[in-house]
Amino acid sequence: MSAERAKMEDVARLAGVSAKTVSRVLNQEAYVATDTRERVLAAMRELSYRPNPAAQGLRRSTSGSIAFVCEDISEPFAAQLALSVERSVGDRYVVIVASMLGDVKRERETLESLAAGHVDGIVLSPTPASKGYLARLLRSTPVVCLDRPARGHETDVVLSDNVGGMASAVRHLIAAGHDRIAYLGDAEEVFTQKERLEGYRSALREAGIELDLSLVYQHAPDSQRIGKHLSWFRQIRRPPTAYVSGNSLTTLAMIHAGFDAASDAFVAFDDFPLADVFGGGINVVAQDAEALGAEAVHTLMRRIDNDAAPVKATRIGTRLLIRNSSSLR
Amino acid sequence: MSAERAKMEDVARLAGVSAKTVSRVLNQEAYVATDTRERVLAAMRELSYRPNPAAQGLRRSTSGSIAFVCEDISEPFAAQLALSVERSVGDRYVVIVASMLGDVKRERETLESLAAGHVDGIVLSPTPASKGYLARLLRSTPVVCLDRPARGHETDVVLSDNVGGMASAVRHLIAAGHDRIAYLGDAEEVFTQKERLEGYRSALREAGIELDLSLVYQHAPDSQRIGKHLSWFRQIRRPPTAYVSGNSLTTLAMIHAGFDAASDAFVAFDDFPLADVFGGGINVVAQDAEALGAEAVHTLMRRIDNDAAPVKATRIGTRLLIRNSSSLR
DNA sequence: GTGAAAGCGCTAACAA
DNA sequence: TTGTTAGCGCTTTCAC
Repeated sequence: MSAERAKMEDVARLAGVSAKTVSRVLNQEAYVATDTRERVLAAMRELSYRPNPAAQGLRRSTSGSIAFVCEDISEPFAAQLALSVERSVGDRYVVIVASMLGDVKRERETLESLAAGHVDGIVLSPTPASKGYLARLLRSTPVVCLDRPARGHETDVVLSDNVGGMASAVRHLIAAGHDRIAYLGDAEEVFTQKERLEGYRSALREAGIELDLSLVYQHAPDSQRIGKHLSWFRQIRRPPTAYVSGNSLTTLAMIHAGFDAASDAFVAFDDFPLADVFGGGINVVAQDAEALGAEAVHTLMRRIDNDAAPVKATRIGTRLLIRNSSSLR
Repeated sequence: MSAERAKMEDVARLAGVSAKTVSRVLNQEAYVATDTRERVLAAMRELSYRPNPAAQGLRRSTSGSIAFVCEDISEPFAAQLALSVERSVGDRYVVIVASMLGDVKRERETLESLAAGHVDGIVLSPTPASKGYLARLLRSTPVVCLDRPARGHETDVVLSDNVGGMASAVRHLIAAGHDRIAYLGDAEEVFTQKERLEGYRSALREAGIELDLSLVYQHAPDSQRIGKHLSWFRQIRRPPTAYVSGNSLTTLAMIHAGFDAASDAFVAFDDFPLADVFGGGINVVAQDAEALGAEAVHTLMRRIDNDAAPVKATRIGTRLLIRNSSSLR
């Protein structure tokens, strides 16, 4: 295995030049005579030469790879972000994917090992746990946070317009005549949920509808619990006539709890497979994973190039996709 | 950025030993006095020393990373495999993820660059396009194929028991009294589809039901086309009373085409989110992504350790999850 | 325009 | 049990 690869010296010998000249051609440096370049290129092809990344990395002290670090790559949205990051880097970098899976120790260990030399930069969807050790990490490696910021740390961030997205959902329901709109979200301390709840509040406010906290439910998704709450909603004095959810896990929990997307006015935050047909079509606020990933990569490149650039926060717009559920009352 | 990292020599100096001794401790070699080891370990901690992977890689000519290469990491099943691969390698390797996205040139380029030194081995879900250049790749890098083999190449493979899985689905429908069972699958040339169709045929055969080719539909998923075919099914002389699908893309296309999983007896190959509630619950043949990924990693490690080991093929069992749809007729 | 020499941080081979 | 020497394959001086 691992057949004898040609090295730079082999190419040099075949082309009748020195190793340095081969290096120049490889790195597209100026000051190489055209015919010399041609000969070198030919020799490279002839030997199917490939530079050794470890040697380049050692010498240049860059790795040619970046990491995409998320909670769990098997979550659809994380996977979409990963794909977008991958496409966006093109062939400039290799992308290392790491899932933290809620294991703080593993998370820290992984990130530190990555930062120690495996990667030139990190696109990170931080977990609450990231907080502790991030400070040190940030000093040694460019990091851009994606989808949510790392609390207490000044990093470049690329986020969805959570407030605006949720506000547009609520506005849509209000326009359809609803004024009792329930908000079901993930745990209160989750960054995106704070913003989305804020979007909910602001849309109500701007329509002159008073916020009724009894219509706000915020807990880590659990279909049993959410089911109970849904039943409770139905028997309060003035039950909600419409619902919004704060993220796809909450939406799934609602559906599993028997929430009837066909006969309730509903807008879910986050699109998901089958949302377009389920219950006749579920309205969603769709995040633009493609744009999020691309912008994250762009921001990371900028940070890698210029350590001292001012910290940048970017918001990516969402789209309200009206399918069906909110036309009903 | 990239703060002055401590190197081995710094650790050595602080511990009052030579670099080689530090190296010994780092690599857990024998023949290091216990107290020497302690001192070295202390020095490492003190300087928060991390070995430089590029230097290690250059010297050992291994990279400490493997690649997971698939068509599209944003496909749920691919993402699950990726996660499983990631977990299974633990901290022995870093996992590089590459999506080919149907771009043959990119695929080849990526794989060759990976093989050139970025990775010690590759877990590959080959596309039909892989065929051409794989031969060369295989000579330079350990490769194990996952989910489907690379046609015409002798590599280790880890596959689901497609035949058995589909057969169990069909047997279930037969036991429920059906003898007109339609098979809707992806394009005929797709490896998994061949095997699943074979499972369909063998279950019919063993029940003494004659194969009716007019009940077999095989095309790249397209909900329009599949919808037309579904309508056609309903008006033939003896319409099917039950349906099986060959993969999740086909299932989704069927659902998008308006297939009514609630009132038709149906078993889908591949589980998917909401399959448990959609149309009252869809029966599925679930693949074991966790086991597939773990076995692939295991097989790859074996291959990395022993280039000359005989080629191995492993089958991972599927599970038939009965939820509801097939109890109806 | 091109080349020679040095060295990136680590480990293999050999001494001691 | 520990240290010395060399060199992995490339790029960075700096000389020509």
